Amino acid sequence: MPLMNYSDIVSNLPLFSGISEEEKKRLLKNGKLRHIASGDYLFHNGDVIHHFYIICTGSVQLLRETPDGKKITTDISTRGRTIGKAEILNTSTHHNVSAFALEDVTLLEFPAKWLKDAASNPVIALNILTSLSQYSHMVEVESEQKTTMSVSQRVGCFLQRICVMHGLDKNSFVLPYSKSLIASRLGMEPETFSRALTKLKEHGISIDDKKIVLRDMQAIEDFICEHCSMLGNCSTHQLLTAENE
Amino acid sequence: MPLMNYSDIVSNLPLFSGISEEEKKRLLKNGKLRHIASGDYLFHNGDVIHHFYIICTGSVQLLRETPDGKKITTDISTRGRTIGKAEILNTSTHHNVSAFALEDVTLLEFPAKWLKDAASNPVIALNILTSLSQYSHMVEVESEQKTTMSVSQRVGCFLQRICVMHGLDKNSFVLPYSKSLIASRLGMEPETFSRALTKLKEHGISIDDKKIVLRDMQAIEDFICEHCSMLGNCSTHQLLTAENE
DNA sequence: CGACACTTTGAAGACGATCAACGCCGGTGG
DNA sequence: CCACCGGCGTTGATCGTCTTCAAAGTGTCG
Repeated sequence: MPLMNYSDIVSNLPLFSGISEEEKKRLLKNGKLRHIASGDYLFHNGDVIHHFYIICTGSVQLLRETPDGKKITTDISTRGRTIGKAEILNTSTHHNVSAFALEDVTLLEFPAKWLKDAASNPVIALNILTSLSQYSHMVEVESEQKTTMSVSQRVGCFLQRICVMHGLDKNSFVLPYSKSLIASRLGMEPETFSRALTKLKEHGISIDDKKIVLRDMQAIEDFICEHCSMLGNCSTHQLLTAENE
Repeated sequence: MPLMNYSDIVSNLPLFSGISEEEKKRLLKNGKLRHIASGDYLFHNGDVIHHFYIICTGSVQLLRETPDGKKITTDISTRGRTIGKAEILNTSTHHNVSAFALEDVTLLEFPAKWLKDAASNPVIALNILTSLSQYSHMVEVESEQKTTMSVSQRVGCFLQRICVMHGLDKNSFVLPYSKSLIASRLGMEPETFSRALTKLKEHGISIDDKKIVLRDMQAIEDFICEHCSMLGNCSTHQLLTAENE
């Protein structure tokens, strides 16, 4: 993944794809650049919603906490992705997740109402609709996988997606997050995740610490898609939709 | 729930809320009224997407099938809801679910591209964004519940939502769908659903065949929200968002 | 009446969570 | 430099929950 400077990032935001440079500039005038240190929260579940964010660098964990203190990772957002879109359009007044900086993060911050204004531009509205419906579909599929697939299958599926979404080399890449975080993101315990990785070694995936090799794609497909309801096969499908982002 | 005739239904569609009668008429000119007999499919997973639909009467089951023939219910859509929105905005060319008529169904059918045109009206775009982000949030919460809550808790939660979303009386209402269907919608086996209902009798819910009484709301809350990560409490939260629809 | 779908109940089995222990590493402080 | 600590990851053993399989009851419809 090539490093990008600020202007590269801004001019490649999916949110602004297809709109003129002037319009982009006009919209960006309302944005402020902000930095969040690794380990800090951008906002907490329950806070009043003031802003809409676009991530320029770093990754942000979206999470909720249960009354007994267990952290549920809803999503991990990275460069180019937005934060708060759904909550604002929802007409929620309060955040329903917390946002936590996994690394040092820089982001563009806009007043919440800016988003609805921006959505009155039909091109931007379509951009938002596209990304929202893609996200929605992803959540739907993952939810379905929780009931149809084994933990190992879901982990295998997720590894493939990480590989494609982050533009990594399937012949050798390093997990971009800690194993505990990935486990949490997939809704399972770290122990379970660890055991799942072990099992995947018998199905075309090599694992050495954080280094992954998707060695035998056919074997992986065969293992993962045993119960998959997406026609063709689920991981390829998800890879494709991921590439459309 | 009062019976409504066709023009009542059309003039109360959430999709068209806030737009003028003339505009509504103009948009509806491209729609055709269609009937689907109970037990027929509107379309199948994998079919090319031709249309966008708005349900006028009846309910439609959205589902996928796994290679071993098991049916996964993605959603159950009823009057006023749309079908195919996300898939079209996704820029998918093929349906990724099947749509099955649970009863005799009447719906408005529009060419798929009509939706993107309609979305160029900022008011309609916002309406779609709102409903899509609400749906997305619901799926997210349910997905989280699959990992944090027991089957009985999820069933209790769902019963409350059925009650509110269908405008039923919590002191006595009848399940609007078969138990097997609800089980499938919740991603569990009919046997498990049946046992969950039995367990709920100890927690403020009375069940007699298909007749439900939400007898002791406080006991229900206490039981369901033990591990809920939505501040306040999850079912109330969901009730409120449901009422905003 | 018989076929069939739906539901319930029981018993067995599989799977993931939980609890506990240990190894490993990076950082801190003596 | 070494000792200590805390976070992370792995492994083993046990437990609880949901699925699966089997059987039987109920209802509807031909």
